Parts: sequence; C-alpha cells; structure tokens
Amino acid sequence: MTDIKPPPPHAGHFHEGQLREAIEMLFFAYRDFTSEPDALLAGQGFGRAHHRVIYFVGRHPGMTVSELLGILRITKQSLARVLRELVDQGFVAQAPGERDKRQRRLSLTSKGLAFERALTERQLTRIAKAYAAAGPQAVEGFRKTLLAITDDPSLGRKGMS
Amino acid sequence: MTDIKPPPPHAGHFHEGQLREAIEMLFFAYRDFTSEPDALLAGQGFGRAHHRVIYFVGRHPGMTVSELLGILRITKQSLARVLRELVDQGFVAQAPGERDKRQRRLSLTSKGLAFERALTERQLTRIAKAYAAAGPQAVEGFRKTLLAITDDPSLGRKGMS
DNA sequence: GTTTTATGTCAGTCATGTTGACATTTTGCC
DNA sequence: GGCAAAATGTCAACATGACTGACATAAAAC
Repeated sequence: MTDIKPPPPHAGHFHEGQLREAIEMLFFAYRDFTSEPDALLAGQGFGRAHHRVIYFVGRHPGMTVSELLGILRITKQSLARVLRELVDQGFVAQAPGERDKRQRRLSLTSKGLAFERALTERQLTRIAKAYAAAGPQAVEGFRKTLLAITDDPSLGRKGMS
Repeated sequence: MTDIKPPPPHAGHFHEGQLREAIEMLFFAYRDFTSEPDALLAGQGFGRAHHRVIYFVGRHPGMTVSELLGILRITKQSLARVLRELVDQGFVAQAPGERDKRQRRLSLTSKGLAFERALTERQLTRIAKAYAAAGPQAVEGFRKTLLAITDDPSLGRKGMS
C-alpha cells in the first residue's frame, strides 16, 4: 500500500520510476562530483564556497562582485567572508573598475590560479573519463538534458553581461 | 596570460572548455533542481536534509538506519537530529526489526507519504519536462554519462543490502 | 545636488555538517 | 553462560555557509 503509486497525471510519457532514477542520479553524481576537491580545500582551511568563488573568478577574470553574486545566488554578506579570506591570503585580487570606480574587479593572482588548477583538475579528470566512457553521442544527450533541467540556461552565466 | 591555458595532458580527446561546461552545467542544474522544494520545506521548519531522509525512506520502506547512513554518507549524529524531528512530528515511523530487534526499521507515515509526494512532485515535474523536451535518445545519453560521473553507480544504492 | 548604485561591514541566527566520548540493547560466537 | 561486536542513541563542542536587518561610504547618474 505504500509503494505502489498511480502515475501522476502530469508526468508526461515517462514512468515515475524513470524520473525518480534521474532524481537519484543527480543526487549521487553531484555528491561524488563535489566530494573530491574537499581534501585540498580543507588543507588550506577553505570550504566549497571558496572553491566556487575561485572557480568563477578564474573563469571570468575582471568580473564584478555583483556579477559573482548573480552567479552564486547568495547574499553579499555570505560572499563577503569568503571573498575577504581569499583576498587576504592572496588568492584573489581586487582592482577598482576603470570607468566605474565603485566596482571591485575580481581576478585570480598567480597563487590563486595555481590553486584553481589543482582544485578543478580533479573534476576535469572525472568529467573527461565519464565523457570518454560514454561517447560523443551520449555526451550530446547529457548536455541537452542537463540544460533542459536548468531553470534558464542563458541567465546567470553569460546573459547578464 | 590568465585565460589561455594549454590542455592538460590527461584530458582525453575533449577540449577543456567542453569539460568546464560540464562542471558549470552540473552546478547550475543541481542548484535549480534543489531550489524548488525549499519553500515547502521551510513552511514546515525543515531543510534539505529532511527532504533527503523523507525521499529515501519513502523509496526504501523498512530500511535500517545503517542503510540510510550509507546512502546519505553523513554521520549518525547528523542524521539523528533530522530523523528525531521527523519521527517526533509524525512523518517517519520506527519499528524494531523482526529478526534483529536492535534495528529500527524506517518507513513513512501517511502524513510523511503525503509530504513526500508534495516535495518530490516538483522535481518529478522538472525532470519530466526536461526529458520530454530532450527526447528519449538524449535521455539515454544523459543517464549513461551521469552514471559514468558517479563514483560507483552500484554502491550506496542497492548494493549494500 | 540629491538619489541611486556598488560595495563593505557589524551583529545575530539557523541548518547542517563534523569529531569524540559514552550508553543501551541485542546478537553472535566460544 | 558469558563476553565481544553490532545497531543505535545521545551529549557536547565546534565549523561552515547560508540567512536577515541595519547601517556606512564612495562614486555615478539624473
């Protein structure tokens, strides 16, 4: 009585079991995917929040604090602590904007760049192995489906200029 | 000098840009995917940890605490707080094992079952839409690739019986 | 010249994870 | 029968990363 459920009327033409499999795959994949850089981060007294900042600043050198907040979707108070530690310890550099001097343009120092590579390398390797094992056609389906799961793939990444 | 990097020697036959796209897609998809049930959870004074417990107990009625700990990969102390709240508020039931009376077999009450459906429905709908939009072939690639990203797809789910 | 924007900061709180130590009940083995 | 191991619970202390609310400053924009 507790495990046989009628399919919900809005589930489209997929079985609920297939959809639940996706829920669980996302949970397990993300858990494993994020677990690797943690040892490296812990060695520096950092956490995942630091990784995210380092990653996106490395990806978008010269980005503003506002842009970073838009990507991470956290409050500026949450970001402030993490960012201050990274700046104080010489991983991230801040520079006033040229046109708009209120902005603090963010970039990685060479120390930050080296750390970013060490952190991201583990994840790149994991993805590379998975992509190679799955094959190009599966990767295309992976990309297409994952983007469809995301709220709006264009926002929060490059859309906010 | 900061954004042109040579491809790492171990990245296989995919460009680093493609691999970084995957890193970012996983981040954004998972963030959006987990964001929806939060309002519902907050209304009960719960968080994501409660959702995970409710989800997996609903998925595996009669599971033991050890099995749940193995899936979630958190400490028993972390689980204890969440589980106690769910039991106290009548979402989860505990029953001693028949053969092994040390065990507390976990299951959802009818109240818990109703809440599980309300919570999971949002995520099922999201996946169903994405699957429908992407098509069966893309879904197959999605599954294959996501499983390859996961450490060992057989462990931590059904393999520990 | 006033308002808005970009950013920083202080203070308090909450959710969720951790480690370490210890208690209880039951099982399983000699 | 008795003792070790297992399944679970619990207390205490702590770290991380999120939140809200309030206020401060400098620069840009109208």
